[in-house]
Amino acid sequence: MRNAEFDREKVLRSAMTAFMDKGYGKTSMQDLTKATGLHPGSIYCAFDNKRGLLIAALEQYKTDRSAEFQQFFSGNHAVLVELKAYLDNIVQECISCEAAKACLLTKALNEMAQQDEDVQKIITENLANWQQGIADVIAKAQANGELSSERDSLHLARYLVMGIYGLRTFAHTHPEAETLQQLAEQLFADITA
Amino acid sequence: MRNAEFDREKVLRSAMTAFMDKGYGKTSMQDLTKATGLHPGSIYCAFDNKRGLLIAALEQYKTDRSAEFQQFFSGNHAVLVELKAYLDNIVQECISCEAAKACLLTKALNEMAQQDEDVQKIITENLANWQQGIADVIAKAQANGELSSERDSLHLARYLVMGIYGLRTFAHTHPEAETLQQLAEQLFADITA
DNA sequence: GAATATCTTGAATGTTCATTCAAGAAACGG
DNA sequence: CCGTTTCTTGAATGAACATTCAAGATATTC
Repeated sequence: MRNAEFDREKVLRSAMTAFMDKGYGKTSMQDLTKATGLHPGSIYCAFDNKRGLLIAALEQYKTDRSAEFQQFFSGNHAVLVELKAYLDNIVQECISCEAAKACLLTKALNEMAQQDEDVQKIITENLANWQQGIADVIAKAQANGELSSERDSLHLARYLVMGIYGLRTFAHTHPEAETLQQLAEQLFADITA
Repeated sequence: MRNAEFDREKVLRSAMTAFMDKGYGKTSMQDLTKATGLHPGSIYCAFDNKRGLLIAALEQYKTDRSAEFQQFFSGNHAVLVELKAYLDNIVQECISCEAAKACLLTKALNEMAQQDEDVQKIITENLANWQQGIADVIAKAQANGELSSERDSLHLARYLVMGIYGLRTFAHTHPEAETLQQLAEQLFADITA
């Protein structure tokens, strides 16, 4: 008996970064061996192939993002305050590093559309899960009386998700902090109006 | 002397479609020869290389989209009516065919981010141009008195552009007509509120 | 500490791809 | 209708790529 030497989470996070940098297609196995520190054989042993590594990385991404989401909404603050902080954090992601690196899910979704049904299904499920999380948060704010219940929480969540997608794409062409912050504020205002 | 046999516009539109279908990277020269009907040698003679064909296709795309834009806003209707029709048309694009095929500019932008500076610049300029077109339309509506001048036309245009980006990405996971129409209506309402 | 099981290594493999180029075809000018 | 120029053709080229695998290394077990 003998255990694998590498740290699976670290490897997957490196792979995530590599895929976000160049996209799945343009990330070569050589890039991945460099990023992860693993040799081809090890990658193929642990993840079957490049696609398997992507799928495992997507899973890790989901885990990491879920934990982050919980962090933002587990405080004792008003829900809308937490939501605003969450949105601001997304804006910061778009500003600080490269916008392209912002989200593995949407990046892969754009690339894989109509090409790999299984991967697309995984991504779609993850995004649906995220949207539901936001809908739950909004519903909580409505139950609290922080937010009017006039508009359906699911509709509001969809609109916010759409806005976040748009914000990320917008950041590709206009990475200026001021512009993005303004857009995010308007988005938040329209949701909470 | 002898003239080229192929129709440049037709070739570029075929290339556009091919690039939108699979993305630039995954579109092989073989795909392009099949799509355009041109042999490799002819493509290299006319456009230098695959990248040159993309750039030429982007130029054609800009031309085609500009003409379409003019069409939508050259009627005698109220500007806001025209704008709503324009937005509805974008929603229809997202529904009817595959959402991935919706926009060469954003598709290529997502793929090329941080990889090909020249191409990114071309795309960014085209998108900025489009945004300015929308800002002009909005300013016209404000001058008309159709729309309050309280909010800056550029800000409104940015917000609308962001929403359209988001709508297209959203359509990748939820191509249902009802959902997209609802989102577009809310977006329009928030702009014109 | 020997035997065994498992993991690691990285060169080899075969495929796919963008690109080239020399030969052939077709239009034009005289 | 011949010579020249330009365009077309598609097989050939070499590079890059994902993947494999046999040899080597290392931990665990008895």
